[in-house]
Amino acid sequence: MSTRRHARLTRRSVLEAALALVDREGAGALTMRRLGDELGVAAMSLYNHVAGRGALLDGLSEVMVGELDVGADGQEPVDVLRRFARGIRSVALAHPHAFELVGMRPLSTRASLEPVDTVLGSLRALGIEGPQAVYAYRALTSYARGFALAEIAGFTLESAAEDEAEAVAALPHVAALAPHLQRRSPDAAFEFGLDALLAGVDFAPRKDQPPGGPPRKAAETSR
Amino acid sequence: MSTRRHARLTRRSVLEAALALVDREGAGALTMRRLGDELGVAAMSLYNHVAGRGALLDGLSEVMVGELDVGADGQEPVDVLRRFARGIRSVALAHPHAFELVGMRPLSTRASLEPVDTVLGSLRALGIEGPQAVYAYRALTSYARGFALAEIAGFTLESAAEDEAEAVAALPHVAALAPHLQRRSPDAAFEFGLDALLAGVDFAPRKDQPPGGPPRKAAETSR
DNA sequence: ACCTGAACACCGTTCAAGT
DNA sequence: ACCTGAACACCGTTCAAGT
Repeated sequence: MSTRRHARLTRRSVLEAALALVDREGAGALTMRRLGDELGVAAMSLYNHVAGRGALLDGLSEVMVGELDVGADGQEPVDVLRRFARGIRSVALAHPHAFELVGMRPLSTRASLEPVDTVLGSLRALGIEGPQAVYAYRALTSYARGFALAEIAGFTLESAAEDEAEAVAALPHVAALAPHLQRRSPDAAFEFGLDALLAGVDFAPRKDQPPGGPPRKAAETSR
Repeated sequence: MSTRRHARLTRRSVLEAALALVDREGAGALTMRRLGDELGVAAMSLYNHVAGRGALLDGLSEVMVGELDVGADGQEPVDVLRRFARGIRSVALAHPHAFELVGMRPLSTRASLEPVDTVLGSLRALGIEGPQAVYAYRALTSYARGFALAEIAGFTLESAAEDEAEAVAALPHVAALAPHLQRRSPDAAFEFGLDALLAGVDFAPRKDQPPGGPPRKAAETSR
């Protein structure tokens, strides 16, 4: 239905068509042949604009990171961190099938590293420096991307299936909390973890101790 | 080389062969045909023991969760939470290619829900009840699985590529922290985030306030 | 009950050929 | 410079046939 005739291809147009296709029909629909069809072109033509399927996925990742809007201007550093984490989840939920495909790829291009720089800057503004700034950044992205991927895949016990009933009944704590496991409140869940992580990072050892009390064992690398 | 003749197939033996194959040759090697070869059998025979490729992946997930050892006996509740999170990462690093494939699948079988029950029990023992116990559980798994997947895929800027040099130089905070971004210290990074998350959850509103000080805004679901 | 060969409708990628 | 058809070496799954 959407095959256009004689389209002038571009790396950009290929990536946009790929994202639209995945959004519309899921990750499984993204094949070189199918994407060619979508653009009114033979699969092999795509190789003039992307090196192969892997590079196509890299490009998809770039496009999605490009939709991230962190915007550090004039905000409290901790709010930048919040916006970053929420932004990752927003992009993921806007393109769930695409995020499934590329959400965990490491970033490497200049444009993709821009938000990373913003976040690292906010952490330094909070007095978190050196390895701990990097650890805090990794913790924040790990949480945000992990949560978004779990949300897309479906949280454990979120949808109460018939065949899970006996298993649930046999497990006391799962059974006791079943209503809460099945209640769909992903926003509240995400904010809970985000608040916890930010509060915890706040207790990490740094130059000026937090006002709340004595430093806790938040960031000792024990084990 | 490893094709055995006339193997007696079992759901179990199929899953074990699948895990071994993925461990040895990567996620891409897991095809029904290739797995059949591995077991000295035609691909179609596998369908007598698993419903299809999807069910095969479900089974792989079960096997991996089965390797989790949380062991709640006689430990401090918070140490159970730590063991759970570290256990997820350990399993992921023991089977990186398989974890890539199934690490984000929701759990549903009785056996897979056992560690979930243990973790929820530990949270309740800490006085964290109701929706917050569920949120804390989700935060912990989101972080642990997200971190492990990012570690497997490769952290951003972890391996300093030539073509990233200009991008790094142009971004002040990335440039300043480049040595720490490139230093490979995943254990310390994981423990940092885990400690932060646990410290933050510790400040979530609950019956008995933590000894350290006044309750912080750790778990208000603002936004 | 379990295994099989042949078949169907697909894949990504290479390459020589066209314009 | 960009697009193409044919070809290669694959996929998952169905189905009728074997034992």
